[in-house]
Amino acid sequence: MRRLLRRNFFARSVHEVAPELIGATLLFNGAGGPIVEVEAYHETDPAAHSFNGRTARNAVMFGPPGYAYVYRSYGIHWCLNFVCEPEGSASAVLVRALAPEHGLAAMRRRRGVTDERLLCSGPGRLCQALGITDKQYGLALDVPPFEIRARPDDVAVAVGPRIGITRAVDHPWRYGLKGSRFVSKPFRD
DNA sequence: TGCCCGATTAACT
DNA sequence: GTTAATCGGGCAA
Repeated sequence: MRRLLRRNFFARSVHEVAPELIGATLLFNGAGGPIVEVEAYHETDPAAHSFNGRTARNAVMFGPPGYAYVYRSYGIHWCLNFVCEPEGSASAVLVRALAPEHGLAAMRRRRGVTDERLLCSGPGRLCQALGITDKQYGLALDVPPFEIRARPDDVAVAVGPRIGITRAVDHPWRYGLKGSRFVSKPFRD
């Protein structure tokens, strides 16, 4: 069993933490698997929700690292972020996709599909599969029902521009597991 | 208060 | 390839 990621793991730059999350195993109530795609959002980044200052929605981003920032996307979906950086920085990593390995039956039931490639390949799909909603807003990431374990030593990470944003579109702050068929969109490699 | 728009997805053509 | 669904945040008035 790999080492449990504690809060201090997240107390570094998002640009350090994000690539190290590729291959790390995310479980929520026992459901999940290795993370295969994330994006970094820094407070100085116009695409970040924290860019225009603290509000009720993004407040947890302004708190200490190692907590969950969950937000509603397009009025329909939930998206999960890990708050990073020393407290005060208001930066986070968006978890975009994972390889479904644990709790397949529960994830299929919540998603209403059977195809493994459609279970967790996208931030909205991932939250629906794991059962994550705004009820998890602000929860600590190193205690149940969350469980995040360090990646193996030999992970090949792909890098590219982020998806679905309209500002700061050229920053190469999307990270993926090279060759994974569970990413929400292929990397150029 | 009203209006616009988004870190998305699924169901179309 | 395009587009509807759906609603809270943010800002103008």
